[in-house]
Amino acid sequence: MLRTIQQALEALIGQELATRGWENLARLEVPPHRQWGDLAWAGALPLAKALRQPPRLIGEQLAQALGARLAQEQEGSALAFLHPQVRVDGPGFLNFRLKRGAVLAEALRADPWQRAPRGEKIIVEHTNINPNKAAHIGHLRNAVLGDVLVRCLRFLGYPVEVQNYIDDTGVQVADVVVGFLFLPEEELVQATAATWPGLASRQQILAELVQRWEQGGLLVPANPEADFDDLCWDLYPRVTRWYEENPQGLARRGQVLHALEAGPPTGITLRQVLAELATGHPSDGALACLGMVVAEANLRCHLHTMGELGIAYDVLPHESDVLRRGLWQRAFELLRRCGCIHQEKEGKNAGCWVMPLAEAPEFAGLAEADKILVRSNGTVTYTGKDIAYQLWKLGLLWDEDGSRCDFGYKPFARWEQAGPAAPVRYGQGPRVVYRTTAEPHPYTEVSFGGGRRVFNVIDVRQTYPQKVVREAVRALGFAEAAENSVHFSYEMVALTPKAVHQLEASLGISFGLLPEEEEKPFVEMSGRRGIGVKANALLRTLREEAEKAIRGRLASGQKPQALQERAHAIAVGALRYQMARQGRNRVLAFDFADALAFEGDTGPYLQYAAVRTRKIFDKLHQAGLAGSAEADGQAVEGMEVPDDLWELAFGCLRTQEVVEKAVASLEFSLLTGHARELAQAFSNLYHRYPVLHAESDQARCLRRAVFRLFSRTQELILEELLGIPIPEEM
RNA sequence: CUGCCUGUAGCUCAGCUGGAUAGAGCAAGGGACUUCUAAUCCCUGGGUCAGAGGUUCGAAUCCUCUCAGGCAGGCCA
Repeated sequence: MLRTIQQALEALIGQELATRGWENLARLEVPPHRQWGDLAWAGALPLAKALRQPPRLIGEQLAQALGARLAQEQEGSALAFLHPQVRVDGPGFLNFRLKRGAVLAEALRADPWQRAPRGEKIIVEHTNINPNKAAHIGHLRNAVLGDVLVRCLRFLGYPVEVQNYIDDTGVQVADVVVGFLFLPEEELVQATAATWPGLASRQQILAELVQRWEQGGLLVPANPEADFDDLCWDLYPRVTRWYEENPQGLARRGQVLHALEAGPPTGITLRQVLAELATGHPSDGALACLGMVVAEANLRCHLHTMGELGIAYDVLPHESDVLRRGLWQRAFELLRRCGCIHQEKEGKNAGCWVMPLAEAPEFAGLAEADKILVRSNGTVTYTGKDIAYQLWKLGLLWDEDGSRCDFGYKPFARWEQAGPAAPVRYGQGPRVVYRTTAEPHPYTEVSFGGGRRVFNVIDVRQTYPQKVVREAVRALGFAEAAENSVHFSYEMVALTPKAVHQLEASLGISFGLLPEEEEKPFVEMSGRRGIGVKANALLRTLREEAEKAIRGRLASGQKPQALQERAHAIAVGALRYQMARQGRNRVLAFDFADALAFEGDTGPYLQYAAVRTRKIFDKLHQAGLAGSAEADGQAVEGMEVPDDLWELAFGCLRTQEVVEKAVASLEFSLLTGHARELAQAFSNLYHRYPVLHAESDQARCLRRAVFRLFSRTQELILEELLGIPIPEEM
């Protein structure tokens, strides 16, 4: 509603400017201090020079005219919410005031947000974790930013499709396969000891793997303590170290990689594979099958981890299917026919298919102006496959016969979510996450891809390949689609050296930081070195700390109610807020003390304010004083609303504007900052203005009205937009 | 070498398309629980917005240069 009023006033100012023949500078802003007013126009200042008049004089002429127009407004029009008195302040600002009681009444009568559907489908791709080890806090930043974007876009009315791309044929998965099959047995046994203790040989470990897979034990939810990703986390660094000491091992990687690209043969069972693996000379089919198991098991662990944070997906496009469904082949044809790529005949790139970039202005000054899409051995680079995937996302891949070039699909898992910020539970429920398949589309009821706009949530280090993808779309003649391909880039999560040492102490190992790394403010996480804070481990620690805090607040002898749920909500709140509150272009130097803080500028602070608001209404209800939104609105209509209460109410009404700005700039620190300001304003009022024990019915009614609006707003921002659950109690 | 990002209080960070007196939290000191939960609130101190020019009625915000730090420029992703 605030937006409607603002637009109406801008139109009115525009008319007044036009009748005078003055430049149309009708944009309104919000004054920094509420006592000055609610909406402000600064246009008199730039006009002053052109008109050769003092800005205050210009302001006063307009103020008088506008005041007269506003005084004539009929009840019910947007402009009728504005006071006819228009003030000129400072050097020439025009300050407008809202009729506070009337605005508050209107906000309570109806949902103050405009939730009308708008726009065409938007695709958001996020998470994209290599399915070869556990998720770490860097992946959390990606997933939380992507998820908050999705939530904000949906609030604004856009249809959104969430994709989590799975690189199931890459080097990283291959390395874990190598770890299981070719790493010296002693190393493998050591790597698995922490997660699956008591296994003494490769044969036993592989047998355990197969048994767990067949029982669904590698999967969520049969085993809620899904731990296969933890095992891989320990195994993967040992493989990279083994390569360093045994370069001939890299041949194994190549072999597995080749097998992964070819894919597993149909009809092969893991039992048969196990028998073959035992021989020590597995076929490519067996390698591919094991790779598939590794990727899927890790993926299920990742879905579970993100599900704990309330993050879900619509579809899981697999890189293998980009090749096997012919998406890449189609994209390659398009690129070749357009002359966007060519095969090098000589030089260091001889035999490769390359895309020249020297012509594109974005790539000015590059030493290497060509990007290789097909290697000399005929395999496709990640960027090549990403181009095909991007074209599909934009709905630009068509077969010769004019039909869409598309993946096949099948259901991957069912899921449910009890509330907007509740954990996502897999295994049953009404919702389905699909995965792509190599077979043609057997599920005609689902349709994915073909978005009008596409957001790729990927860290800043991948800016260059993202630009290449975008340039390929442009070079194919899809200039508008290229404009609508947005790289949502964010800086990495790193660890302070102190945090690394704390990890070392808790794990009883040494990462061997170099002296120059010790001097740096932060150290990059590295899956290859095993340096990183695992998402699950952090969440567990947060839950434990939250439990301690809850227990510490209880009177002696009192038993905590729903301890697990409350601790989980607080842990998720702390984690999601920390990820969302920081500007995306800033390295997040992870520190345990910061991450575990529950006071001050944290998620739990916001949750606490929300819990207190709910408690007020609980108590009012018990006392028979709860009233209703409608009745409060009516009563408040003609009341004077003091500055402090109005500040909170007005702030609540600005939420939609804040969400739009956050989405436009992809800066969710704007939204977290807004939420914190509201919570601070509320907390202050909470101490000064009792509701249940108010001095008069009138005072109670006014406070109740403002707090009701705050409560609704806070639930929207926390649960629906930021995905932060509000616990029953704290 | 080239390009991008970052530099704001002792520390960690906000500051929206230029707008009125640059804000939080932590840390330090003081105060408020027989009251709708003290994970809270109030008060105090703390700033060369990296530096220098420029544009503008007005600059932390835009432009140029300098300094410092980070990332990228793979037949890895």
